[in-house]
Amino acid sequence: MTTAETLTASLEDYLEAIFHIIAEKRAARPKDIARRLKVSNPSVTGALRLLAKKKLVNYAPYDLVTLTGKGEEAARDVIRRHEVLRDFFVKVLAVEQDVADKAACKMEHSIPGVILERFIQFAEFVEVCPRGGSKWIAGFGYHCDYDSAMENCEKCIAQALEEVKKKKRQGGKKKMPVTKLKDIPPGGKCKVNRVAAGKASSRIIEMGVVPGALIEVEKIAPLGDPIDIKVKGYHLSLRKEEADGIDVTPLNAR
Amino acid sequence: MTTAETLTASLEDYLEAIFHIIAEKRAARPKDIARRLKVSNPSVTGALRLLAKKKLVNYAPYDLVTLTGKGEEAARDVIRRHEVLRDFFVKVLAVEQDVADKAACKMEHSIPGVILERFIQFAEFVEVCPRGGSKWIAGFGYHCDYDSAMENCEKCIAQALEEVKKKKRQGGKKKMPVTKLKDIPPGGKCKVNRVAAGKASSRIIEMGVVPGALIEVEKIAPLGDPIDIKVKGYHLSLRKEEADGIDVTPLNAR
DNA sequence: ACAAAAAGTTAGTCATACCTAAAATACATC
DNA sequence: GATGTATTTTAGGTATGACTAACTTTTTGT
Repeated sequence: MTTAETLTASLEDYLEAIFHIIAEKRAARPKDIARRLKVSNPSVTGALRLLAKKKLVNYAPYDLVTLTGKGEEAARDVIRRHEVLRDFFVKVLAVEQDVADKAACKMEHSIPGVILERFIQFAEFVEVCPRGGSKWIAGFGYHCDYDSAMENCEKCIAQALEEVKKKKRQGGKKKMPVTKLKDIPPGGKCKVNRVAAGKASSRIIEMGVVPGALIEVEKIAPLGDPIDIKVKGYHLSLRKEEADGIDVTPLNAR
Repeated sequence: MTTAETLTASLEDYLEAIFHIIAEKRAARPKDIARRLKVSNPSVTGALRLLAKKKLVNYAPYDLVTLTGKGEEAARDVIRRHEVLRDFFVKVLAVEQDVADKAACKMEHSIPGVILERFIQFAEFVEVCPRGGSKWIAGFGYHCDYDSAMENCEKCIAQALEEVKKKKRQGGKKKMPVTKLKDIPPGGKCKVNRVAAGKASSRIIEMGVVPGALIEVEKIAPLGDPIDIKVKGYHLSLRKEEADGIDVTPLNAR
């Protein structure tokens, strides 16, 4: 929410590349950037100077390149747009991974914030809504024939209804115990019920960890200390204390 | 399917603007283009020269601007991308018209063909599938609370099931008469059953008027001669003979 | 018909974003 | 520690795409 500067598509690409190279290796060499973006070496030098002027990278001639705080923030923002688009293409539009990735790469620079948020919300809605869940999304692609496959449609909806009823019965029995975020296994998803005040840093709230939000647990470190999650497209790393204050409802059983 | 040339985003904007201005008035003056795109007059002159070099516009100094055949094709392509995006944002993502339009304007230059087709297919799927119809899309936006609103979800699906069953009963009774395209009222939608060979020009087939395709009737001229339709984002104008050869199933009652 | 206004073009500038060729620097190895 | 190679930068070039200022052509009003 702090960055507002207007970066060109090209500079965003450089930032993104630098971020990824740094994530893989320790620091980025101009050569690596050039190879990744398929541009010549002098082009990289030029871009680095522009980025340095905007205080987004730490750059001195003949030295390794790192991102400044501002630069990392901007890079994460680009990457978030990229990932949100890619995931939407893959999960909702049933596009193949690599095709989706290339498309996201092209479109990530021009998508307005409002639309991005809607992409996220829509993907979540599809995931959560029993009427439009994963089964439904799977049905997209073989558009059932309007009249001949009417029976399929009926079966499809009837089954969805059955599942909701079953889940309701189970829910009534099990009384849904209070679950902590740390109890969600990696890859699992859950919905936030409550975030204990005080324990959560404002950063977490800002990124969208609020009651009602959907969380995907990405990785839990051995001792449960850094818990990596994804919320609204943002990757977050939570300390144990922070995670302990978050009550959730598991969402796996869909 | 004939155009392949790589046009810059800027030149696409110019083509789009020229097309729209010509549609409103008879021909485009550089001044109109400049006002519409909010650029200076010399910028327009420069762009027109580039477009003329690419044989996309007919341009001579101090003369009015018109599009060549190739230019009109390219312009329609840009506009199709724009409209597909906008409609998806409005109809599927529930974004407001003007916001959607602005977003489409930005993104129309970078969307790959594959993704565009998926946007169209997805919007059609949502429209046709009884499980994910207009009622379902309307539900997007107030993501029902996971556990508390379980009852709503159940009701929603049960209602959808009821509607499918009802439609099935009606369908069985009414025996679905053979409907001609010309009998669909403006604004109505239908699905193509059969396209009489010979009568249909290859242009129509190429644009996607094939059995199974969804058609939206846009306008029917007084004597039923030019029938304007939209298929897969393409605007087509059909002659009476062409339209007569197209059997459809109406899709209004959803 | 002709002067004023409007529209359009030319000329020259600037910034981005690429490129190639050549020079400078860093490193790696003997 | 010298030297060769790989990396990086500088220098200089091209194309797009925008701008302002100044000039030319067309249109319009009297």
